[in-house]
Amino acid sequence: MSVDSSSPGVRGPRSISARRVSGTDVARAAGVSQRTVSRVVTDDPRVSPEARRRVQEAIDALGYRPNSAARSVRLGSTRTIGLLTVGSAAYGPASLTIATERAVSDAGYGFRLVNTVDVDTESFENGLSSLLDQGVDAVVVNEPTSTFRSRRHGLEVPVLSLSGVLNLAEIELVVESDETGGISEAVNHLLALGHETVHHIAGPNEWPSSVRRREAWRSALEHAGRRIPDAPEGDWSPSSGYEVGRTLAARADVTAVFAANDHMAFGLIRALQDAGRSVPEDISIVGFDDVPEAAFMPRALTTVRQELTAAAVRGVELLMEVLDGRRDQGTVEKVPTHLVIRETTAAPPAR
Amino acid sequence: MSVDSSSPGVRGPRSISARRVSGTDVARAAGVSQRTVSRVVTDDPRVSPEARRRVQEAIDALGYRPNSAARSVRLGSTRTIGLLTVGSAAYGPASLTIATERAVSDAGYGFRLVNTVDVDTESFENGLSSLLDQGVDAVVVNEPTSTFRSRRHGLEVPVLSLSGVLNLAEIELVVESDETGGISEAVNHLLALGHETVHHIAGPNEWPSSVRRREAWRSALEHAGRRIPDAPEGDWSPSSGYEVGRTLAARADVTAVFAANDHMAFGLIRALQDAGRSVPEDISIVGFDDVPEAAFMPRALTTVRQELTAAAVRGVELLMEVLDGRRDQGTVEKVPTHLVIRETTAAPPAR
DNA sequence: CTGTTAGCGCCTTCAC
DNA sequence: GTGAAGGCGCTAACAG
Repeated sequence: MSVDSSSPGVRGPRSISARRVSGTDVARAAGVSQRTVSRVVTDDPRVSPEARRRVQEAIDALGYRPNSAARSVRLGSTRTIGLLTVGSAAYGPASLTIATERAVSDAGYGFRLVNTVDVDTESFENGLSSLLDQGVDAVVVNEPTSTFRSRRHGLEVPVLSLSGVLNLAEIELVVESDETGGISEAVNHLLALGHETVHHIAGPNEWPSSVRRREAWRSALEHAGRRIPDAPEGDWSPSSGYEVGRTLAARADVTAVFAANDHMAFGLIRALQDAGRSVPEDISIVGFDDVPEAAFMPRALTTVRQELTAAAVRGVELLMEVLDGRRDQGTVEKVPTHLVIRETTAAPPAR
Repeated sequence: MSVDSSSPGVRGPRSISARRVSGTDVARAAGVSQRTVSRVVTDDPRVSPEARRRVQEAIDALGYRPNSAARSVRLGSTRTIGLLTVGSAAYGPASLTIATERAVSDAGYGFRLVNTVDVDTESFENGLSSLLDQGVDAVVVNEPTSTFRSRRHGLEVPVLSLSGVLNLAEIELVVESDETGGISEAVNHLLALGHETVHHIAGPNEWPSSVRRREAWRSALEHAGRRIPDAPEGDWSPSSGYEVGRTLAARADVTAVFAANDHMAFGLIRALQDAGRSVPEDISIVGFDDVPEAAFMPRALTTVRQELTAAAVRGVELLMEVLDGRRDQGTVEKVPTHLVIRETTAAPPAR
């Protein structure tokens, strides 16, 4: 019942019916034992040059690839790391995913990805469960929820959070952007320009980074003894920035706004323009992220830059130390952020 | 030498020293054979309710997770699909990655990701090799190279390309954006407004989508019998759009430009502004992608919209049919693109 | 330096 | 409806 693999057409799932070539096949072809094939593949030095050569030839001839699942069973480790992140094509999450994958691959591990649909506890737990079912050696987590409740059975693998403390019991490593630094720079920059206070468009409440950014903004204002306005909530999209912006544009007392990300800032700026208010002459705007296009807007966006790639690289580095037993868990590190001043901030209009 | 797992602190890699709970452990706890545990886990109906209950209790109590690597060895399939894509946080690749992951997860498969560093044959082959070493059941490929040379040993798994034909011998499935449709709409729209011809900023030559977009632009102009200008090359970034734009801005004969993606269009628009030329009064601009912020620019960007999510979903659907043996390989499908007219296109200035 | 034996955890025969 | 035996492909221990 097996498909003739030398047939010219491609009928049906050849890869399922045709058994993969195994180490035993290679051994037979090379005239050695299967164990010797294994030694060659794992670069064990205790193999004669002659045997190594014959085995290598057989490997090439047969197109042999070691079965990583079988190796995983034997070794009790899949040498794979899973990332649980939020399913968003926005610049932040996308950069973090890419940087994490590269760091993981560079460390010689495989990389599994699960995107959550929503940012809530259920999505998070489902995604985590899926990753653990797939047998990852460690989990990296980004932005999945701020309302995590502790698990019954504890996690069997180390966890790295790239987005704040998760309260995942003791097994945890945290590397995150220190959003406070850049945001207080931003608020102080605006106050120094003469603004009485700074308004804020927050991200969704469920996102840890929204909460942190709002808190950083609030505390900078408080520290300066300024009035703390209500912070309307967007959903990170330019469209939500536009909607919120229409309301803000109608209020004469608004002279400076800090948006929780650049894309909402873009929507906001457009809403202000449509309402006949100029940026930065009437209203100053600061974003967050420093997306690549921020510097090339008709008014180049003043924004808080974060180094997500650095955070991911450092996080994976720490994770490797934990996996190698060279480090205890429980470390928390912060990667600084800083303000990049461009063209959307200026002194408020004279009253 | 095993770590006491009830100790309060976390010293060293607990997950490595503490053996995971196996089906045999569950069987012992439930007073049944390991085979019965396996039946419960795989939802085999031939288990008595009483046994099922006892096994389920033991599973919950012990926190048992079936070892997926062991299952893969036995079944000869990892039920995992790998995506090989270009390591870019740009909107296009990021959307495609997320959509592919979701479709793959929804189909009950695990998802592995490898980002290539460069868009060239070597990166591509390394990434592909890494994915195959990890034992994926199928490979999805996006944008890795246009200079693919055929493999010696053939691929042992089905391949889905989301970015044009790969010439991977016979084992191939293609679902791609039909960029021609939207781009000829764009060119014709500009010509109908009265522009004599349309200039083009291309993406890097190595990218299949650059080549296709340039060809679509060229052929639309040719079809209309218009002059075909040289097409300078950017790297997809706003910054490269700006650089190319500085040159274009200096040329009085340029009245309409089609940029191969929205981000280069943004850089281009800024360069034109810096040179004192207005969009769309002096020069009309069309982008490609319809990124979320395009509609919210101070001049909302006219652009060609592509449905990447739809392409990924459809591609994975076809791939599942191939994996299930319900479809032969060799299918090519196209997902249409269309022009979205906004505020950056207008009639050329009177001469 | 090399081969033999054993066993990782799972699922598929095949008995009962 | 259930269990015992066997083997997927691999690597660790142990001979030789």
